[in-house]
Amino acid sequence: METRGMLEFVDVEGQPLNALAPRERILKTASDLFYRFSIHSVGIDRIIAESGVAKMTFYKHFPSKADLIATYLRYKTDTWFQMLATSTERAGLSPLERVLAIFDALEEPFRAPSFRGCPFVKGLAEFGPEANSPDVQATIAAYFKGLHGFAASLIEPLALSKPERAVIQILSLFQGAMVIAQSTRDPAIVEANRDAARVLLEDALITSPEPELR
Amino acid sequence: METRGMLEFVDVEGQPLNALAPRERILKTASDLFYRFSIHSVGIDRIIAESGVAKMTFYKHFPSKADLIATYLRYKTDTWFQMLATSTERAGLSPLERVLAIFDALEEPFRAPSFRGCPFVKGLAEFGPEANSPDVQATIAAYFKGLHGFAASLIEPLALSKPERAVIQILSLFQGAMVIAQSTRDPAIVEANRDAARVLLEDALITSPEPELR
DNA sequence: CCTCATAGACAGACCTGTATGTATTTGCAA
DNA sequence: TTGCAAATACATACAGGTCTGTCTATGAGG
Repeated sequence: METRGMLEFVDVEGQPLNALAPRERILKTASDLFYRFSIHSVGIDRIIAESGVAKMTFYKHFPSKADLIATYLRYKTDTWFQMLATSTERAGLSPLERVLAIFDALEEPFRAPSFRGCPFVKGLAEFGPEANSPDVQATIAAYFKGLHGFAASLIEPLALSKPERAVIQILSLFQGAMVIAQSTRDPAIVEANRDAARVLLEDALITSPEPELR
Repeated sequence: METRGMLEFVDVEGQPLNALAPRERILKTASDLFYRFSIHSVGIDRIIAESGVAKMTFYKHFPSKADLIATYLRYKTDTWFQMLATSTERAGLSPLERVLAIFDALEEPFRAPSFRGCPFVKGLAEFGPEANSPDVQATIAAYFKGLHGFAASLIEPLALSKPERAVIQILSLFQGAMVIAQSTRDPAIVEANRDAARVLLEDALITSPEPELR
């Protein structure tokens, strides 16, 4: 039999997994399994089996499971911020619309049957302050810090009198939408929270120095 | 030596744990460990050791770990809803203030150094749709359903034209506050989101049939 | 030949749940 | 109050499984 052992392996979206290099195959498989089942409940052996890779190959690319977890979270961070950038950097958006565009980015993930909530909230649930995985914890913290900075950079042009306050309110609506979508499976939360954000920002603009930026 | 073996066991708040019945000792210990370290990463042996109980005693009170987890989550549900009831049922609150009072309930938990986020969001992170623990999953779902119903009952007297929309917005601010507080450790999110909720509700009241209820 | 990946056994630690036997507490009766 | 039996809890060993990570040996391709 000349067929290679991995020929039948396929990832969730039906993409051929065997075409990818071993490292990408491992990462994609792990990403899917970690996100679906939680990190602690997915063992190395399962990742190896489903990615069609030998154990030694795995440990050559990822020295430890913690290493793979951190890489998985960095991978999620990258794709997530790319989605946010795509939504907010569309041409012709006013500063206010640019803030509201972060909610548009949620529309597609929420409609996907594979949506299971925010990977970083889930990560924090499994690797909180008392965990003993500095790499993983640092990666999670970096995401939240990055998201805060991103929101702040979108809100800064509005020249609100209390920008930090608006930042955490918008971030609450953003992260809250994920929790609600995860527990209700209803994407209606996107539109509701985008409108809520608009009401909040317009209210804040009234009492701010330069309302013409609206 | 006539001292009992469990005399030195003490729980996190410094309360004597040995005064409690074994079942309560197990539940309190498990509750603390599950919440601090996540559920999957805390084994039965550790709960048994830290609660100063024999293994057979444990399995007499809780037939399985899943049973203990579900009990833990029901325990958290009860205390959580009691806190919400205490805040919202204070005398002299208008219907609008009653809704905003759910944010007051967050103040104390957020200031506690032991705060680690929403136990049910964390639970959902470890026991999502693909998990194989019906009791645990049902308990988590019951919390979210109960919270939704609770918020709806608070908002219903406001007679908004789109009450359901307000409910999920307020719940987003509520759950979002937990995520933000967990990642930033800054209780300022409580006041910010209570004010956000006020702005949203007042805006919704303007376009509703009976604004005098404000 | 040489590099890379595969295949699979293995060690040591940890997991849940069971079994066995001993000690302590409790309830009740005298 | 004292005595005793039943219920409860303790301590510990163990089985069977899973976990991470290492090791050895084999095969395919440039």
